[in-house]
Amino acid sequence: MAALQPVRGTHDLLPEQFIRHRAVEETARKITERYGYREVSTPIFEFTKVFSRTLGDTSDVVTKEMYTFCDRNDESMTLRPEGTAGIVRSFISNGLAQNVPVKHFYRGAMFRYERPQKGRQRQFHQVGIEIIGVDTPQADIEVIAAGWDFLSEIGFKDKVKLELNTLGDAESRKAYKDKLVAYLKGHYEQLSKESKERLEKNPLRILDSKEECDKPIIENAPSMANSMNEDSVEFFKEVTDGLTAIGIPFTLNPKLVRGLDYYCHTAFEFTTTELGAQGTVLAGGRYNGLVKQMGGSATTGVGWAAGVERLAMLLEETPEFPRPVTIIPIGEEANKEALKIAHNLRKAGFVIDMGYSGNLKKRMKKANKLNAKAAIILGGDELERSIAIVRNLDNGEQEEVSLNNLEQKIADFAE
RNA sequence: GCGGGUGUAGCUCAGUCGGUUAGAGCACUGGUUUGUGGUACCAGAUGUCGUCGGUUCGAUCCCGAUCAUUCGCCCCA
Repeated sequence: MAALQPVRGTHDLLPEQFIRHRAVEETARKITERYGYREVSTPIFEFTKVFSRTLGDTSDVVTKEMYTFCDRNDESMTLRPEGTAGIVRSFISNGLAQNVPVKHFYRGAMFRYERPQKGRQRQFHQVGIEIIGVDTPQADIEVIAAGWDFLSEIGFKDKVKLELNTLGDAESRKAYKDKLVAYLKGHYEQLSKESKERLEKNPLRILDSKEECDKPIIENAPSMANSMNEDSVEFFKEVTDGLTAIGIPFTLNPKLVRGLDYYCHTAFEFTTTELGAQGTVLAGGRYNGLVKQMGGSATTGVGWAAGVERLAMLLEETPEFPRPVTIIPIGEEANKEALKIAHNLRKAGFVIDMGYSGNLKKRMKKANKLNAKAAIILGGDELERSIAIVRNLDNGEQEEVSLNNLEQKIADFAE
C-alpha cells in the first residue's frame, strides 16, 4: 500500500488536472512574451550553496525546507525550492551581463519539505519572470504590469488584490531594522513565542504576525516609511505613479515584507481570499544585491513567481480538450485501411482517435465519451465501394463519403 | 515542527448503539438494439470498511500507533 502511494505532498497530474495547469502556464508564457520575456529552463537541482548563499541562512526555506542530498561524488546538491536563484546563477554562468537587460520567463517544479495542505505541496510548480540589469523603476512597473495582465487574462482580475510596499535600499533597510529591533526589545516580554524567535532571525516578519498579542505592539511600531532615505522614497514614488498612470489598482501595505533575504525596494503580492491560508498567488520584488552576492558583477533585478497549483484551483472552468474525429473500422481489411486513413488525416493536422476494440456500438459509445465531433465508419461494404460513412455525432446526421474526399469532408468539422 | 477534523466500491457519501450475506447515487460491464453513440428501461460486477497492533467470545465500529488527507499555526508561490 504505502509503496504504491505517491510521496507525501506530491501529486500525479492526470489529463483533467494537467490541462488546467497548462492553461495557467501557457497564459503566463504568452502574456509575458508580449513584454519581451523569453522562456528559459534551468536545472531542477543545483549545488546547495546556490540556494544557501542567496536565500539567507536564517530563512525557513534554507534551514528546514530544502531537499538536500549528496551525490555519488559527495557534492551537496539541492532540489530547487524557488526559481530566482537558478536564474541568477545561469545569468552569471553564461556571462549574460554582456546582454543586459536580460528578460527571462521560466516554469517548472519546485521542492520544499513543508507540511502539505491546500495550496501547499512538497513538489509544486511555479511560473515566473526576472528582468536583470535595469536599475530604474520602469522595470518594477513593467514586471508588475506583466503579472497583472497575466492574472487578468486568466480571468482573475476581480479575484486578486495587489498589495505593494517598499523595503527601501540597503541603507534604509538597515536603519529601519535597527530601529525596529530596538523598539521590539522594549516590548520583548509581551511578544508571542513565534515573534521572539523571529526577532533573531527575521525581525521584519514580525510586522506580518497574526498573533493577537503582537498586534498592539505592531500598531505602535516605528513605520518603515520614516526610515526611508530620499532615494528610496523617490524610487517608490515613481513605481506607484507609474502603476497609477497605466491604471493598475493597488493598495499600500506597509506591513508587507518578503520571506527571502535578497529583496529590497519594491515588494508586491497578488493575493486572493478564495484559497484559505495560502492566499498569495503571485509575489515578487526587487533584488539589487543578489547577483553580486552570488559572485557576479553588481547587477540589479526584479521579478515575480506565481504558484501554478493555486492559480489552477482558482480557474473556474476546465479548458476543453481538442475534439477528435474517431475512425471505427470493422473487420481485418478495414483495420488496415483505417491505419492509413488515420495516418494521412493526422498528417493533415486533424485530431484522430481510433476505435480499437469491441463491436460498433461500444466504439460509438467510446467515441461519444471522448466528445468526438464525428465518427468515420469503415466496414467491408464501404471498403468495396471506396467510401466511408461519416456520422456527425452532434446532430446524428450521416452520409457516405468517397475515401478520396474524406480529408475535405473532415475539414468541414474543423470549426 | 505544533494543534484539530477525516479515512467505507473508480468517484461522492450513507451505515453498523460491537454480532456473522456492508449499502446508495454516479461511473463501469452486459442486454433491450447480432453494423450506429447521447435518452430510457432491465440485469450484473466491484470492497482486504487506509495500515499495524490492542481490548473483546466476536472489531469496519471502541482504544493506541502509523500512513495519507484536510483545516489552522508556522512558512510561503
